[in-house]
Amino acid sequence: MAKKPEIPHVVVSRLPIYLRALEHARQEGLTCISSQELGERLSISSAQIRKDLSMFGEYGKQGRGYPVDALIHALRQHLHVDRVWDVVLVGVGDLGHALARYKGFAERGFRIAMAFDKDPAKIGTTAGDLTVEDIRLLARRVQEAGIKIGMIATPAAAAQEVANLLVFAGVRAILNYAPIHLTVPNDVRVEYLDPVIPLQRMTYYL
Amino acid sequence: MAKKPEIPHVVVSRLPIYLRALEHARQEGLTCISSQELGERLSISSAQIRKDLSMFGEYGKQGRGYPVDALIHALRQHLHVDRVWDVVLVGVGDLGHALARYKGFAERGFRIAMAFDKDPAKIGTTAGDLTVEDIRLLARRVQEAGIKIGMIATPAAAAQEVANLLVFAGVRAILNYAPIHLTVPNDVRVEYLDPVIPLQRMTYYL
DNA sequence: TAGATTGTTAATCGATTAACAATC
DNA sequence: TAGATTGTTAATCGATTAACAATC
Repeated sequence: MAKKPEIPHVVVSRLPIYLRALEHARQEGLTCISSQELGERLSISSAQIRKDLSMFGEYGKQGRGYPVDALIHALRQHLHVDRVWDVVLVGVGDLGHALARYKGFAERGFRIAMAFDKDPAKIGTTAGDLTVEDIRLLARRVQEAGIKIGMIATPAAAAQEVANLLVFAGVRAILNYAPIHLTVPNDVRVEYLDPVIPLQRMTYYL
Repeated sequence: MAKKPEIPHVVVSRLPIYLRALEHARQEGLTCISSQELGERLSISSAQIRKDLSMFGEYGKQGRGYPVDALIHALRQHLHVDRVWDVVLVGVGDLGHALARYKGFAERGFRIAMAFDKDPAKIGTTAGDLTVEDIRLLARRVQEAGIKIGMIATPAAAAQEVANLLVFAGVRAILNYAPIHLTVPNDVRVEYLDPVIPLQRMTYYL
């Protein structure tokens, strides 16, 4: 039952890219798209796209391509974004504020439901349409709300401690903006968004 | 001569991760670190680390590990972050402001040198310690300054047009926060930081 | 029907790992 | 010296690509 454990992560990691491109294609009015057209838009080979998608079912029609609406629907289901996930934000500096106000989450399956900071000067202030709460209340509040996703926007020095707290509170997926590798239990996922890493990946070639 | 073209990108992409971890290790006072210790901190196998590093030279000492300082120095050279790169920022909304004020760039090799927006209400205002400039001046200003790195923090609808402008102005590396795939010439690098993509990669497993 | 495109197989390609002689 | 760890080789593992019968 669980989660088709046979799908390689490298394939899973491409699905959100496909989904995003399909949503753009739909906005343009496309109702059907071939693996070749999709591949050209994403700089991915059409064979790869067909192989990836075929792992989840037979969504395509020979001679026509993939029905955009149905494929969007299916990918959302497989990715579990056919619902809205509540997210807890920790760290409400400049970046935390920007995240709290970012409109792009809601339309794509995520809602920042709570924001915490440890700085007394920030607690009680507003971030987006949230009130910043005391981090000492995090565990109880997150547990009670059953929140499974956390975003860390603190300085690096605080990030591991925050991660431990989130895991203790029941969070199972962490988006980490702090520039540090996190150590978490095996059943917890972490994704990293330190902007300097991709910059340094590119300067190698400059 | 050029840029050892034989190093696979997957190896290059891990170097900034190694560099970051080594800088943390140095802060802790370590002067030497084994591939095993480094691997444990990063959840990477020690064999992989040794293989990756050996592509650039013989930095390790048998029986002791890698001298932290020397390896940091070498990695910075290989990644070309043994200097400070000027960066141009386009789009000064909430995210653009947060980026303009982020302290983490300067210490790791990057300086946002200019910020542009197309909104007349924003032009002339302040972002970090920069004055926001009219995007119509971008090409000339960036060309004259010889800036090679751009950051796009505009809405998705504007991002491709901005990318074209940056490429025209001589930019060869783009960090794209907008939720859209960019099409650029072969000799231009793009890295993506749409936060929804990693979130959706994780919800698959929830 | 004719043309186009899928899903899938087999072949290729590339990355990771295990193991160990060399050596600090 | 003895113990530890590197750099490297060969083996394993996994991902991508090419090609095509099936079929819309």
